[in-house]
Amino acid sequence: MRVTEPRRAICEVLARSHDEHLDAPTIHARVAAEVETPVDQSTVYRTLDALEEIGLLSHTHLGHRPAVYHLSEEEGHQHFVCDVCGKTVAVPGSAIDNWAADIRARTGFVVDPGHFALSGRCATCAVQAE
Amino acid sequence: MRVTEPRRAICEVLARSHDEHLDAPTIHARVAAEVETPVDQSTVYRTLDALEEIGLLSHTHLGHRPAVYHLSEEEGHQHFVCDVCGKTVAVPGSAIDNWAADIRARTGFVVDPGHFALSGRCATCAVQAE
DNA sequence: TTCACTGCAAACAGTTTGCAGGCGC
DNA sequence: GCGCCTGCAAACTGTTTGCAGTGAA
Repeated sequence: MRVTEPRRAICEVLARSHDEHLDAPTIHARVAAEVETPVDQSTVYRTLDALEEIGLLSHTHLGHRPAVYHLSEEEGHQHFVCDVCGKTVAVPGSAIDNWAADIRARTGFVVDPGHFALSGRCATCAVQAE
Repeated sequence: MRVTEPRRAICEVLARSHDEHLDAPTIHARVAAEVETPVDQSTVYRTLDALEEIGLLSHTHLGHRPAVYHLSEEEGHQHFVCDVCGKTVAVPGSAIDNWAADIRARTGFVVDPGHFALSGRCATCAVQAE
């Protein structure tokens, strides 16, 4: 894998934003804000794909919003997105292990926690709805 | 709510496809195939929205695919989409009630089962991967 | 030198929207 | 006749792709 200027810039943004959840357009914007020579959006997508392929990154789909990327060093976790206010909550993967095992026993389906978020209402919005 | 020709046609398609999971483009295509006066896609979306607002329909997001609509008379269920072959599996909402209650107790988040699918691997593809 | 990587621009899919006209009520 | 509903067309967002040129190895 070649080390190029655009890739270095993208990795720098990712490294600096640690456990923030950044989507591709945001990464593109941040790179543009920090680097003198702008990076094309298609390069951002291709680079993210490449980094994901070598296992450095993984992405999650948060409801209707664009996919977000995070360093894969972090522990797997399941996301919940509030339909009302858009807030996202995460629970560690271990919190759904039992349930995932149950689903597997029942249907054979192996759940990949974290790749897709579930929706619902956060604590605050759930209370307001009642 | 006014009864118009496009709405009648769309409802007819929905009624005939019972528990099939149809997305908006498919509904549009089916209506076009059955009615002499074609219905615009924007009308399809607006009608689906309207039907959803009065509680007749609900929609589910199956991974990367377009949202699918189904009559809301059916019992709530959680969908799983296989990343590999695209197959979808459903479990009744009751199968995740315990888990949803646990999540609520832990985070306050009220999961809306069914609105978003979870991804992973179906029984067949999971076996082949091992 | 070579070819992975890049920018550019255009295409893509699904969905939404503004607008002017038409028809159910 | 009022105004909800419609078709048309264009815009929109996030993402992908074809192509020819460039720079890392």
